[in-house]
Amino acid sequence: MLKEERLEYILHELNLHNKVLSADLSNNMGVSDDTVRRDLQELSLENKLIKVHGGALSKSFHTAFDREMVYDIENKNIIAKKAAALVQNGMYILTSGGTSMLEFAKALDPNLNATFFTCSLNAAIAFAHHPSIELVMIGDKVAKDSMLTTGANAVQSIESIHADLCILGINSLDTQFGLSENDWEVVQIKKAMIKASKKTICIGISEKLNSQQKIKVANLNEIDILITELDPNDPLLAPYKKHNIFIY
Amino acid sequence: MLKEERLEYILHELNLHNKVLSADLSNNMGVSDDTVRRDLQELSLENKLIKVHGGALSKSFHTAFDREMVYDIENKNIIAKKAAALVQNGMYILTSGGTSMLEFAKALDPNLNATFFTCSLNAAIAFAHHPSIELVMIGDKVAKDSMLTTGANAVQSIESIHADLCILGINSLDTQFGLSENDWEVVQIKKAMIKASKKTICIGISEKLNSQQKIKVANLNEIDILITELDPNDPLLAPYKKHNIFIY
DNA sequence: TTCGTATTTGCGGTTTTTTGCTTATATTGT
DNA sequence: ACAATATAAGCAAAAAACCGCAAATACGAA
Repeated sequence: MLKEERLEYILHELNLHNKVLSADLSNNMGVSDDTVRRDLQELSLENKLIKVHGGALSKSFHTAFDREMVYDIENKNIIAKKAAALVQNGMYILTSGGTSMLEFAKALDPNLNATFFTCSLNAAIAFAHHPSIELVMIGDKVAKDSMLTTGANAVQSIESIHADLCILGINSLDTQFGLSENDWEVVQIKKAMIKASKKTICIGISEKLNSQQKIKVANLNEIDILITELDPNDPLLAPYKKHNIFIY
Repeated sequence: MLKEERLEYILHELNLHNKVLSADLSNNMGVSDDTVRRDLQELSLENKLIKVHGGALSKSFHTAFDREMVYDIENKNIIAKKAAALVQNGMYILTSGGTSMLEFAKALDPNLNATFFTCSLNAAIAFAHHPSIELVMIGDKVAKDSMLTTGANAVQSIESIHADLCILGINSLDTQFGLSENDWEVVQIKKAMIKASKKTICIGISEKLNSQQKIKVANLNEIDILITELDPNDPLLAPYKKHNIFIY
């Protein structure tokens, strides 16, 4: 195997799996680990990957998003892990966007086999890094501020799906008003997603609780599960429990 | 064995196996290593293959995994500016993905009013940063390695558009084979885009010229304009000019 | 044909690249 | 802290590339 071939192979593996182990590489390519290490070093100097102890990581995966500061990232991480635990093999899942969703994508079990649908460009890119899930991007006009595809076409596409789960990032949740948003188009999308799914999960940091925005997306009784960074027994969540929402 | 015969043989082997070893060549052709090396050097200068330590790699193989160098960015910038100059207000434009396309998005006139359609998640995000253009994301299953939405739904969506322009990043372009790709799904998308547009523009660095991949996207006569980083009068581009492609 | 010129080819010697090995050092998980 | 594993640096051998030169070959014109 020629050197350039090896370099291509490494990058290819990296694109596919987002990480490579030096040991695997030296086995699969039939060269010593010294050679592999030197290959990785070279690619690392060219900024093509991130070298770590034991192998290398895909660059895009790490620099694309988590470099930009995510507000309250620790809490969003807690939420993401909780939500990821609810996803099971074979599920069809509709998701919205938002930074919580990006963390959620990273928190998914690498061996998960499920099909995700999303309207969010950012979420799509995050999901696309997962090695085994299926990903469907719902198309339509892109709303630039939210980076979401919105419009009649998107709504129609969503209506044609029967999903097991719908995971929504929340902007505002309130015991009276339910789930609300400020953007008409986004509301249409989320409404459609809820309607198309058996269960609806809302995820978001507790800061967004007990606040309202201009347009209603759904009543509380349309929401099945609520995930925040808080302990399920936190008093802040009690009112939602009373509305038959499962707190996780 | 005549020199021309050798060159032919080398390219033939390269098409078959995507790589050749200098040692094999000198054995099989019964000439010295030096001669083989000089042959490879010549073909390399003509952009027909990529010379590496120990032999050579076929161009398509190399571009398949899109390993790009730093200096390519400057060239892509030149290309992007040329392409951006061709876009006019009010146009409807279909675009593929690729790094050239990302530069193109950045190079657009900030005051431009046009409507862009794309299947590429990365391109979509790049276009979304533009202040005034309309952007439509074409939905379907996401092919993870290319970050492109592909499938019947996407093709159908494209077919319902009558665009003014179709701007495609090239992977391989050849005077004989025309435009070619290695991924079946991507080919379907590009074909649909060409069909749906009045004019087709191909953009890409000159490195991708004179190389072939497994599946044909379009004949040369379906391409209207070719943009590379080279001067339009560069001899490398002359063969394409002869096929009635406008070089910009 | 024959000569002169230009190109092509092979060879010897030298330099560079690549690779695996060894040893010393660093990192990781328990 | 310790054992296991990964990394880094130096070294040597092998392979490949490079350079200059001379012989061989091709080609065109007299």
